[in-house]
Amino acid sequence: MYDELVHAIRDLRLSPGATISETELSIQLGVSRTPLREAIARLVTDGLVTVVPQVGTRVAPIRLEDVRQAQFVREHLELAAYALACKVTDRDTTRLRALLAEQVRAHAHHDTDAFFAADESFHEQIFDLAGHGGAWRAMQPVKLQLDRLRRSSLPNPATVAELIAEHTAIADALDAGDSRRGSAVVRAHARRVLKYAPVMRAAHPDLFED
Amino acid sequence: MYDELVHAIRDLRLSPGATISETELSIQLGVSRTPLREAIARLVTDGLVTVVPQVGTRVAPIRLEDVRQAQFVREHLELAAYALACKVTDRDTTRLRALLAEQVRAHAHHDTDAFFAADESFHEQIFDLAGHGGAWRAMQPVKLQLDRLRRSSLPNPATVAELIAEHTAIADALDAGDSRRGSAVVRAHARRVLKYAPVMRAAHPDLFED
DNA sequence: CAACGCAGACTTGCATACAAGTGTTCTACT
DNA sequence: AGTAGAACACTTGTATGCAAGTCTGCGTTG
Repeated sequence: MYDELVHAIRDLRLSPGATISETELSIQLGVSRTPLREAIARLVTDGLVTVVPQVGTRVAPIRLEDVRQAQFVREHLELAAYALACKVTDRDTTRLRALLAEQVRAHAHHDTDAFFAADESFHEQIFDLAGHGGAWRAMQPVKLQLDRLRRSSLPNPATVAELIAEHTAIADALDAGDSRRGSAVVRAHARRVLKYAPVMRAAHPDLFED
Repeated sequence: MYDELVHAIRDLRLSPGATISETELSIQLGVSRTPLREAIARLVTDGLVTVVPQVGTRVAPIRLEDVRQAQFVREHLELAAYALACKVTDRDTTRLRALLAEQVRAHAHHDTDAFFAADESFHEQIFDLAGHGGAWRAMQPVKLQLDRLRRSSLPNPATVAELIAEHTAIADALDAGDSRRGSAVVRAHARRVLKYAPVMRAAHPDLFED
């Protein structure tokens, strides 16, 4: 139920500013307000939803400052995990390669949902290879601030092609044990969102605030 | 209310394994179960509490694997923030120095609570100087996995003295703009918990699991 | 015609009652 | 005496009813 709402917000099916009526939504989902409120409370701590007492509940706008902070966390954890994965001697990158293939397939079929899922798993796999999958999972609430932007950039096929190219370079450098070259790609990869955010804001200023 | 419980768990006033009765606790706090459950739900997502339906709610044990993952996050974010703070040209470290003085004062008065608070603020201030206080705040839920260990090490005066010495070295290197030397101290500082965890486990095996 | 005021419908926050399930303890029977 | 079974007490999960407050829209009045 929480996941349901997170996906809806991440995919912008619930746009920033959209009102969420507890009573109405509880009827739609066929549950009572009590369990629904727990899910909403979690969304509030994630910063994806703002609730003003006695007024209403709304999907939180995208705040560039939050994006900046989340990007900082993501970039440095990803760099650290990647560096560690490069040091591991007995790497098994078959799953990483499989996820890359899945991305290519999804791209060919214009299946953005499948691509996004494979993209996520790809990065998680790097953390797993480093022995820090737990760090990836712990990072999720923070990363949500980035995911609305990342997800909304996927309808552009050229962007997806670039993402795949970068993923490929990352996997290749990892297989080669070339931590230096790979890290540069990982860094640039993680910083894409910083370049994309202003573009997105120019196109849809109503989704942003501050 | 959530903060109340977090502090109680962090300070081990609520030890791992201790049962938390929703009804009983709601009476003690003078509120209903409904708002209390929201706080507990948040503790569950933080991994500080485990709840088995129709059985009971307990304070989660300390799991070394979670400690390892949290330490990874903490170390690399702290290193990144410190490196950035060193690059900033117009550093104002007066607050950092004030927090160091407060730590010395608290140590002299054997006020562990005050020391812990000043310790926390010290590290937060480094993130603030780097312009990433938001990253520090976002890290808090993860860092909770470390705080029970960190807090329990403070009753040892020798440990506190070492912490102050390391903090001083960190502040000195920052003032000198010596990112290289400071980073080494920050790394060692962040890794203390990894050395302390086995010691703590040997002394109080009942607080741990796995 | 404009502006002020009041009423009503809506929101979330909280307390309470009920439902479902588990663990334990006591009793009865072998 | 030991074991099996049933009942009871206690747990969390959910639904519902009430309380408090805010915003909107209509009516009235200056």
